[in-house]
Amino acid sequence: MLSQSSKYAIRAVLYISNYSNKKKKIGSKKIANELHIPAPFLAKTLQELTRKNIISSVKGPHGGFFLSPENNKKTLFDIIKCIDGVQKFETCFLGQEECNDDQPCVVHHLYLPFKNKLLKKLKTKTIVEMANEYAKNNNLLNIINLEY
Amino acid sequence: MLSQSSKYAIRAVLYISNYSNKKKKIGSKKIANELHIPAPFLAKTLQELTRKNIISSVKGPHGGFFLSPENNKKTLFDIIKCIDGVQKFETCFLGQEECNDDQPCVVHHLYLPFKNKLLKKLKTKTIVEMANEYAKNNNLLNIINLEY
DNA sequence: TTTAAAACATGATAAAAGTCATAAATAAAG
DNA sequence: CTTTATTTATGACTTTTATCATGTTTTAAA
Repeated sequence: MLSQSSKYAIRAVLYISNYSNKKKKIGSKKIANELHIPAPFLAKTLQELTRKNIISSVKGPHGGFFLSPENNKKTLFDIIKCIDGVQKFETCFLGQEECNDDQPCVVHHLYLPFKNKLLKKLKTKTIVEMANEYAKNNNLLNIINLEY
Repeated sequence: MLSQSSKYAIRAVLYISNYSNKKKKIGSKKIANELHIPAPFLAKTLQELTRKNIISSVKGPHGGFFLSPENNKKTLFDIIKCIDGVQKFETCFLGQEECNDDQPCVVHHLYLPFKNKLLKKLKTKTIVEMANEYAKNNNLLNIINLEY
């Protein structure tokens, strides 16, 4: 479904949201270690996100990645769109050219509701909301991202 | 989610189930044309399925692929298992190492029910049942596969 | 001026997807 | 029978894409 890059990116961004802010940035190597992601690969991915203003970075000593208030308002869908593009959500689960309510594939009626719910969540929940949900679910003490 | 090979295979097998039987076999090129699948690639995939007794084939003039009664009792999950393996159904949607009800990723509660329903259908419905469902949904005149 | 960190460019590796050539089998025609 | 045409079977090969690695450059703070 999602590419490795997208998965890495999503997990990394949620991590950044929970563990850093403008005063306390976090390096890509640290993130890679914590999340068991190949460091160079993650670095590259985070650069793409930075270029598209989905996350923020500062170079130099004590530099690193963090999320600005605008960044925190982005969604996981923005991340996926940036890295994988959007097409994979538009295709049939079994690869049929036509697959809709009139000409459904055999799993269409299972897949469509899931996809819709998924897309709704990915598109409407902000990164900070998602990060909070993750922190709550996993009993993390997420830092307050609102201090700048 | 599924590889191209698996998608091709599933669609091809359902096609074979609907359009051929032991007396009226169907060639891989024909299937490839009808389903807009690269012919050599599909041929290769169908051979894998033949080797694992998921479909049947006869060489020579008027040869081709068909489904024996035993073949028709297989499931789409058997096809996927044969081609992609089974691991992709066991991993977190976002690639987290641990993802369960206690430590869920942010889409776990959306993904799990879908996956369970999907697996149930893929594992319990036979190929012939799936083919009939497809034919019914798409208003096809599927041939009766029970004449041998 | 030193140093730590991102940014950038490029290359390596691996896996997936697709192609091609040839062999083997078999039914039907002569 | 023998030949021929048709069709699957097999393996080598190419292309593309995804993933991972390395080295160099730039930037900013101490």
